[in-house]
Amino acid sequence: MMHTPKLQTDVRQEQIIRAALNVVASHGLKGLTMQRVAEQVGLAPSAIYRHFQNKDDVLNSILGLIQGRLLGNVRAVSEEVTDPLERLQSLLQRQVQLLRENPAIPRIVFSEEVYQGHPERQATVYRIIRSYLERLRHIMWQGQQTGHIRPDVTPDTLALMFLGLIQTAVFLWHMSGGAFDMVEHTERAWRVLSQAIRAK
Amino acid sequence: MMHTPKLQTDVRQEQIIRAALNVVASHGLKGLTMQRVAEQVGLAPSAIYRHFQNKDDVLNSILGLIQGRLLGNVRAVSEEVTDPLERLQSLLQRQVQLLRENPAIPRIVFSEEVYQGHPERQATVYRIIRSYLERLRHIMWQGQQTGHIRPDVTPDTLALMFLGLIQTAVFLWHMSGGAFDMVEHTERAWRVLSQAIRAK
DNA sequence: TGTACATCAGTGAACGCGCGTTCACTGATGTAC
DNA sequence: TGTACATCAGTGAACGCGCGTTCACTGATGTAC
Repeated sequence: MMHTPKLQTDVRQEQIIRAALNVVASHGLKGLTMQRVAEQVGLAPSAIYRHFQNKDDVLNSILGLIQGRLLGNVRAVSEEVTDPLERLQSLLQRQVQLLRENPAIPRIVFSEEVYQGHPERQATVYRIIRSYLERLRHIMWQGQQTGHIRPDVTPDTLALMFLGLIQTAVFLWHMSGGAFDMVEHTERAWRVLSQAIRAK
Repeated sequence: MMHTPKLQTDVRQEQIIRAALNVVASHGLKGLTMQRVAEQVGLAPSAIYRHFQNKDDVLNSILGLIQGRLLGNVRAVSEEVTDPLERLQSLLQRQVQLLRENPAIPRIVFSEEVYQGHPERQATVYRIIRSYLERLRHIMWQGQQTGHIRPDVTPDTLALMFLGLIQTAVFLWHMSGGAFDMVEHTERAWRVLSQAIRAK
């Protein structure tokens, strides 16, 4: 039988990655199987191997997509506003929205399980995180240069505290099965944090 | 063959849980297999079923142990010091040390994978987290009553921000393969946060 | 424009592996008299 | 204190399941002349 029409590899690759993200969103990383991905795309599992070498290859492509989206938000915010504190607030809102629309992202990035026995993958994710933190640090540093942010705390610490807001919000949101209000929490927490880091 | 001497169930149960924590620490949650646990205890895999119903049963017992340790630290700190901000600082130090000595704990609690298809387990972990946050809120609230902590922020937000410090530290520590300095980061971040929440 | 052929994206069946779990068994430990 | 018996914690072999992956195949699409 040949149910499914043929499509070119680049089209299928994107379909497959998106499908994989959906599967992770609904079944978790443990539930990410070639069977489920194929089902969602409407292919036989073996067809996936026409477009990816193996499951690892799929996962690596997912990581690429995630990196693009995370850093895309940073870029967008930098073009949108110039005031450092406003940038951070806008970024916080965007990231929360991004993670809410793509629950698969935190599950993968924070999973601690993506890379058991895959040091290269751990390195890849770590690199993504570090480059994200680097952008945050840069915003903090700029804010210190322009006198918007207090200069007596290292940009490192500020960047990490910012990340902490997002991480906790996402974690509780997930644990509560969606009941926890990420937006409200991050708004309140940001009020406290921004006040704390604003130059007096 | 009967290599291993017989021991009573209560002894074995504790050995098995500790072994399971070790396995998670070294191989991650995905690498937690009955085979590996049995090996570490020095038993045949089938022997574990003399002391636990199944793997789920083992995991639930682990969660009990974790809960005990997390809340134990809160209790210890409450007996140790009375000043709310000192309590929080001491608790932060203790939790960081606890998680550093038991890397299995964050891997399990923050894994998001322990409970795929196990709603009861998700509920259990969520309950642990909530009771932990409840204690934090209580400390915050007390601090507000006694005038140590600024009263214009809800204890909820403060508790969650505190959790964020720990979470980010543990996450980066794990991602970096132990290179990230949790103690230094939490000290610096605590300086910022405690200053922000201290009553003026 | 038609024909011959290569390439390419699809299929289902089959595989091997790792894992959780069961089961009939054995010999040590505990208990009743 | 000794004996008979029940219980209990251990064993290895075997199972079934789910999963990733391979492979020979097929018919559609693209290309050369």
